Amino acid sequence: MDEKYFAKKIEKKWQQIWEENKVFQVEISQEKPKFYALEMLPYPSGNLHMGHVRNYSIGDALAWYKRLKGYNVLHPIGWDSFGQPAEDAAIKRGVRPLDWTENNINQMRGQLKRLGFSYDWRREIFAHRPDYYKFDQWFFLKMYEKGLAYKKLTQVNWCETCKATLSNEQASGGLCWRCGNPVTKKDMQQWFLKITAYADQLLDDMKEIENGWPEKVLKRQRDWIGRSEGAYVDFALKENPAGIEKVRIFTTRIDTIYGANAIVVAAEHPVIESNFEYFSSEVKEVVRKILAEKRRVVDHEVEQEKEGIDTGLKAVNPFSGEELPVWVGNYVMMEYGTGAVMSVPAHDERDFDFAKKYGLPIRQVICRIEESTNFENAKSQLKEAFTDYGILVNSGDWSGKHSEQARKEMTEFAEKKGFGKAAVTYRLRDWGISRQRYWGAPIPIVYCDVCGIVPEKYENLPIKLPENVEITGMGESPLAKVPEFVNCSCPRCGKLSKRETDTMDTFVDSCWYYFRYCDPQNLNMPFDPKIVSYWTPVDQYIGGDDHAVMHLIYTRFWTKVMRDIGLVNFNEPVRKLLTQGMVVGETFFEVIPNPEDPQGKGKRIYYPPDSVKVQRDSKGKILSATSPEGKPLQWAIERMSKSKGNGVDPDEMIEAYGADATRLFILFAAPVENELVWNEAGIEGSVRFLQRLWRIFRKWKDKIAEAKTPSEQTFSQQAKALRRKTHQTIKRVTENLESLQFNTPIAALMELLNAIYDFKIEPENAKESDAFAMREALESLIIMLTPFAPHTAEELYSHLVGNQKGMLLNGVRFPDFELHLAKDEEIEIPIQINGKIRSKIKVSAEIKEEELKELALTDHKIKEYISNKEINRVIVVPKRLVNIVIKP
RNA sequence: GCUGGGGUGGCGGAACAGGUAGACGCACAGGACUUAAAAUCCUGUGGAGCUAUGCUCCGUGCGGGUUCGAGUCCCGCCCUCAGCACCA
Repeated sequence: MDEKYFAKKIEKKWQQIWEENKVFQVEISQEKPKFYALEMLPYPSGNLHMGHVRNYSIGDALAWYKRLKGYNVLHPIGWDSFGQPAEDAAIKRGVRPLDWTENNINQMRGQLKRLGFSYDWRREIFAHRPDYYKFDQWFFLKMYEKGLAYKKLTQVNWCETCKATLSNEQASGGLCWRCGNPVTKKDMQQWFLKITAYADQLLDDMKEIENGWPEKVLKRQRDWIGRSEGAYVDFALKENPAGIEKVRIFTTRIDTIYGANAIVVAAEHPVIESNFEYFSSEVKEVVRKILAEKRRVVDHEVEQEKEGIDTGLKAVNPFSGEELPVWVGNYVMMEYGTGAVMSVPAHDERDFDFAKKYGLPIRQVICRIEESTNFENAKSQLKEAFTDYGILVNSGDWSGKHSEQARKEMTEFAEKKGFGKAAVTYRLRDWGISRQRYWGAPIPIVYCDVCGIVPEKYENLPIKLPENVEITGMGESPLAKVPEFVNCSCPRCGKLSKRETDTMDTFVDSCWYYFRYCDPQNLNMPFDPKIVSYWTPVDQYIGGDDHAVMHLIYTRFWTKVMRDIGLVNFNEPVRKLLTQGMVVGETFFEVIPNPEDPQGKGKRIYYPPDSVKVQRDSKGKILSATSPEGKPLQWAIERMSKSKGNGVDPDEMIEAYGADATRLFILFAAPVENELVWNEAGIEGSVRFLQRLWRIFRKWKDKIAEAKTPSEQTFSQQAKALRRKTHQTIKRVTENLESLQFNTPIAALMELLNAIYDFKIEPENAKESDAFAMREALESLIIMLTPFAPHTAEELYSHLVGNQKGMLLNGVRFPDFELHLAKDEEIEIPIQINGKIRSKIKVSAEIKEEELKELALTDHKIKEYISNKEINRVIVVPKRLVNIVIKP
């Protein structure tokens, strides 16, 4: 055993042993309970960053812990390797997306291996390889068959200069990332998946996972789905040139319908489109302006001024018979509800603003319960919209009813009379999966002049991406420029046809990858349902909370579809979810404003922190920052990323401190759900801890080698105290890990090591019982350290047992604690007078309540306080404290 | 604006179920070892005060409340982070 702790040497050694012994390779086994530990798979951007290290350190700690607890642990990894950055690299540097991606994967796999994560590498999956995306296409066809995949017209970000569609990131700040010109919106036919068909299930099934998922994630998903119950009401349209009979509106507040002063429709509404040519030039002008505004890409930071105009059309309120003007308004969205609303300014903030601006009448029809008996309309000038429920007034026969009851009854009434019905709408939209990009799974659809839209045959999958494609970032989709790809024969009639050139959103790949891990080589199916039924659902999923909504809702949706086609037999794929906080660092940037949207955030140009001159105050707060050229810069604390230049390279950490120390520190530094501001200074403490353990182990190694069982029944006070600390630590670490805390168990291990250092008997003088206590302490500590610093733990353990098989092949189990050994014999009890601590006494842990009270009252310090005072009460909390309440 | 988290030493953070606030680590200071430095080991470290080997007072964002007792529970503020933002 080396005198010193050489991290790199032992890390390399154990990584090799693990690989040779295949200790992390798992198969289905009925002998052990299974545990599926899953971390979100990385995008191969080039290098790991500290956020990855954190994510995978958590997952690896859990996987190790469960293995040591006797579980059959599936712990895989793979690559989310389709996506835009590969194309950006192709444009900027002329590398092929495939080469760029594979190189990055090789680089990052090397980093993962150097960190020593315990993956079953045989199960590694690659989203960009045909054997994987074949089944993206397979799923697409299944969905198409079930009517869950369809095409519709929608808006995309469009750069007129480059003639290209842009992702939201490429259009950030409203400017094109390539040419810097303002981005507009363009209508395009795109493929959608009908996630809205599962809206209710996505909502209802949350009760199956609410115990295992963070409430904040479920809440965000609930908001994202945005279920809202209300009613449709048809307003008959008076004579209009296009001859449209009625306008259907959606409202959650049908009880306020007597307060409607207008119908407001979106500029895209059919009523507007079909009557457009008959409108006055003034109306046309406003409609055009609203439509144009909607095409601009702006930040949503600033609230848009409400605008609109009376179209001159008239509609009739079916409840009151009142004739109302039909307005067009920029605040009504065509995509939600029916694209038309009734404007009730008295009881809706937006309608209130709108009515104020255009001087429309405001009629109150709901009032507070206490006002309802003598409600005087004239006096009640509303200063703001009254949006609460209340009592109906000015509402014909419905006056006097409570909102809640009126909503129900008025909806029923509308239904009976045939001009409305109860309705539920969702904020959730169908999932647009079309991308006008190269680096994604091609959508397996063919356009035939004769047969129309034709799905590919399953036996023709995968539809492979052509490899040599010129990617410029300009013009239409890259695949459209590849004749060998585009030209094909119709799967139905065999005639020359054209292939769909859109590829799929990469969120498709990540919807089902963790099912594929279970059966990664399957050529005919995405996976064998029998195999998957052993491993899934995922027992613990770990990842960043930036995926709280999109990825996690899409994969829940995907699971329900897989259930409906018989691939799985459960509703929810993930039992427990842990969302870790981001690893962040300081960033420095200048801001380029968007001329079209001066109030927006604009575009940020980042400077690497080591190039920036920074002034700080004594506490380290930044006072000012300037670029190398002397330009003043802004600063922030943001997620670490390559593009922002604030990343820390894990390789440098491994080189300087070792993988174990890096992993240990990132778990110790903060609770996993907190944001972690990266600060390198603290990592030294982790190295020191490992070195301290190394040294004391080395000192005791020979002495404890033979002390496997206690030879004596009696232990010295020192040995007893050490054993107590050992068993207390086992208890703490176990409890902490079971509740997914990772910083506190490491602190507990540090305490145990401190206690080992406090053991004042030297090995030469140690009795066998002392050696046993020391062995118990060190052996427990080493095994408990494994989840956090596996290489170091394995190395020390190998010296303890004298073989190089490693813990798992030695059948090592996480230590169990014995409660009677963990119990303190003597405890310190504070004695309070009126809630303030005045003395402390040491007593036996088994002391009787009466005796403790007696000791407290006779304590010499306490006597001074209570002499000549009247004692009102004495509160004795067993094993905690004594509080004596006296008259002051 | 709405919703949800969160404010504890110089810093990251501990604290069972209302019961000794500040575990553990970083940083800092002092000491031992050393020709010296690093490393290591030991000690100290919330603030203020005093008649200083001890004792007193204050202290978990602010103001109130409940309680024998509040970082923890309740009410009202302030700040902060995150998500959503014309969703009818």
